[in-house]
Amino acid sequence: MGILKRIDTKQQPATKARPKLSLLPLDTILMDDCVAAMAKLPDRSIDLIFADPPYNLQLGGDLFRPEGGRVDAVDDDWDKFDTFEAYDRFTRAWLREARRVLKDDGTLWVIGSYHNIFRVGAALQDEGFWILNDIIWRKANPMPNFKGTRFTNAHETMIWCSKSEKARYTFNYRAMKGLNDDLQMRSDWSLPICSGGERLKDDDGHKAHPTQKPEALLYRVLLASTEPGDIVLDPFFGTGTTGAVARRLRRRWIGIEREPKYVKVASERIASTLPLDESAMAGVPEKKSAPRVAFGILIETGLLQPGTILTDAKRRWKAEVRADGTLVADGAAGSIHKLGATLQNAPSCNGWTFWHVEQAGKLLPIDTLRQRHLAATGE
Amino acid sequence: MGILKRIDTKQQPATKARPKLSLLPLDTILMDDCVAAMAKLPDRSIDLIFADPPYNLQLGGDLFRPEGGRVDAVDDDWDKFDTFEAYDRFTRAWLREARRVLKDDGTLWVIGSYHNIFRVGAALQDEGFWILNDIIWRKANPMPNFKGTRFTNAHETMIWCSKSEKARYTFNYRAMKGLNDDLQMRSDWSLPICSGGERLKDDDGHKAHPTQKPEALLYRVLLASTEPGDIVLDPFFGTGTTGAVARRLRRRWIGIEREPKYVKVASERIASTLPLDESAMAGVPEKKSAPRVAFGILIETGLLQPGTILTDAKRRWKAEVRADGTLVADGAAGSIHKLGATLQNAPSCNGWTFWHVEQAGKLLPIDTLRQRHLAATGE
DNA sequence: GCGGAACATGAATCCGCTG
DNA sequence: CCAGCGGATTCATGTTCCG
Repeated sequence: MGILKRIDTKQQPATKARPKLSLLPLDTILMDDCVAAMAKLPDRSIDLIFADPPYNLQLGGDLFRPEGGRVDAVDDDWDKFDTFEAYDRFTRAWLREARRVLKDDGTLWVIGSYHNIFRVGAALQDEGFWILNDIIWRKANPMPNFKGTRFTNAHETMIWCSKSEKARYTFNYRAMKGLNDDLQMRSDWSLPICSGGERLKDDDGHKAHPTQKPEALLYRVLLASTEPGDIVLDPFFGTGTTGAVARRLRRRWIGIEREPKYVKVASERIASTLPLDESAMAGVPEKKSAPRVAFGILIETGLLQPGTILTDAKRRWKAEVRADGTLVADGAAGSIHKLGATLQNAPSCNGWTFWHVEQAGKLLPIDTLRQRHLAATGE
Repeated sequence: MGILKRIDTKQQPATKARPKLSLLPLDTILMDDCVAAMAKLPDRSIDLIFADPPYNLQLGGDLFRPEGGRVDAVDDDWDKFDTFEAYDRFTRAWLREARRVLKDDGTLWVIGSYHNIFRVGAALQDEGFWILNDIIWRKANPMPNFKGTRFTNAHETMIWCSKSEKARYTFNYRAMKGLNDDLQMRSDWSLPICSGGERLKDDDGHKAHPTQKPEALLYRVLLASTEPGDIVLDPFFGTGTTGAVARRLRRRWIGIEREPKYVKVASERIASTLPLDESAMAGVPEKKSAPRVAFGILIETGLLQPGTILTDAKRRWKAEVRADGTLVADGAAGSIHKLGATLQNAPSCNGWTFWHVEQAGKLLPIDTLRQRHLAATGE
């Protein structure tokens, strides 16, 4: 069978929690096809698998931004499959090996988009995995839909599953609650995409990998579903985000990656990542900002009816609410902010405080309705 | 085959937008199995389908049992496999009928949770549907996970798809943007669950249906992907949320529901729902429906003189207007769009917003002149 | 050095009609 | 079916550059 190529990175001190197999190529990148590499690992030896497989995006020609720039799309060969059937075969092959090497109480995470995640989800159910949650990564700053043809594709989906319904998997409930201001962690996570200094660049200054995931995502995944010292396998290692976060959180890791250039980037990255101090392992609190409420919600939820007349505080202007959440007055129309600015001939306007609605004989700023919505939904 | 039982509710005034078939049982609930009822509808007759199929996979309801179920006791794995297979058969059966009755440019929405949505998504791709978006309904106030064993299941997933990649589906981009404070509507929608007065109760005061969807959800779905007068089919009608919102937004609807008690609740509910006033229905016009104005008209009508010099906003390029409505600059010539693209070395250019004319010492985009022309001709 | 404008960019199934 | 062409279309961040 030949010897696996290994890239060794600095060994980290293990925090003991579960018995480990000494045969595993720990804290190492295996440069190989993921199915072939997994086939060489022993049965039931891995605590957690995080998989970021190709999405099979099926993109067409070039896409241009309104200002003329060209979108740098994922056009790599590794994302191309001839048919759904071919993609399904690939998926089942790596899922089977993943299932074999996973401990009976271990869990598997897979991330994907609508292009592939439904196929992956159905396949893993067919292979006997038991879905625990589907988690939505809500991107704080996604790429817009430049042509206005669909809803902005602003999220990705992760599936978290165990090997069976009865498995006693790891879920660090308290740690998750602590990360979320002492509220239960929900199935939707709002996190920024990977950019700025975290985004790895190659020698030319271009992004080293087209789909690098943010460390914050892996941080939450590993903190939720592993203990220190657990063994984490990533069969589509890429730039090694999983390995870097595992090392930082004092988990052991194994990465599998076929492309030599990604292996190089990942091993350098992980070597320069330091494990957290034991004292800091308690977790880092995250700041939470108030959710933005669009005016349209008030109409959709019935707090305000289409056709209602709004006025400013001194009743100098009035406007009618339409079904799509815009206002119309004297032929002018627009959002609550834009119309307020237009009527006052001002550069901008806070529509929430400018516009009022008459209720019980009194003029209420529509911001009051927003507060009511927030209160009703407990946010 | 017998005659379909129909429950007629009050007819709503139709706002004409697309040609309709008089044979369809419009604004009616068909009390029948959804596949059997759809089988009686003509091909390509429906503009939009909203489907909220059952997903009680592990409850082993009769619905999903394969014909002539096993006699021998089976172990859990086999039973689960059978259940998934049976669920897939059921899914493909209703998806095929849905596909047949849908117009070629119509679209389908399906809502589900992690129990069933991956199977449904894979099945609809297999049947040839083309996914446009997956939409996350982020529940503002979900039920907590009482045992603390998983993440709070705080969302449901909707898949929006067309019949083919090339279909010219309806997407009211402007209306969606209007609902969202003039920002593109994203694929994650934060809306409260259906509760309080909206939640229908039976005579005992218990909730009439276990999975009643909020009207706000359907409001956004219908506003996004249908026009007034369009025909909306809901093959799993339940308490008729789809019908109630369709009536309110002046869409036509057909509901299919097997359970007599739900049919009763839904028909009463819809009868007491009133359509919105026409004036509130007039939303932001979609730009693409505005009449086209050729640049040459501005010259013919005297709004612009041949020989006038146009520049871009930063005065980097200039061009001269010729009598035939073309521009010329540095030997290059062409339409306002083509010349703009040529000069910038860009793949395309909107000449209306790129070119400016100096009037009263200020640079005005020539689009302003087009607006002036449209206003003068009363369009 | 600082503030603001300008520029760059992210897993994207991204136009529609006419001839 | 394809080519041509009119003209519609972007949000949140982070970095660079200029005054």
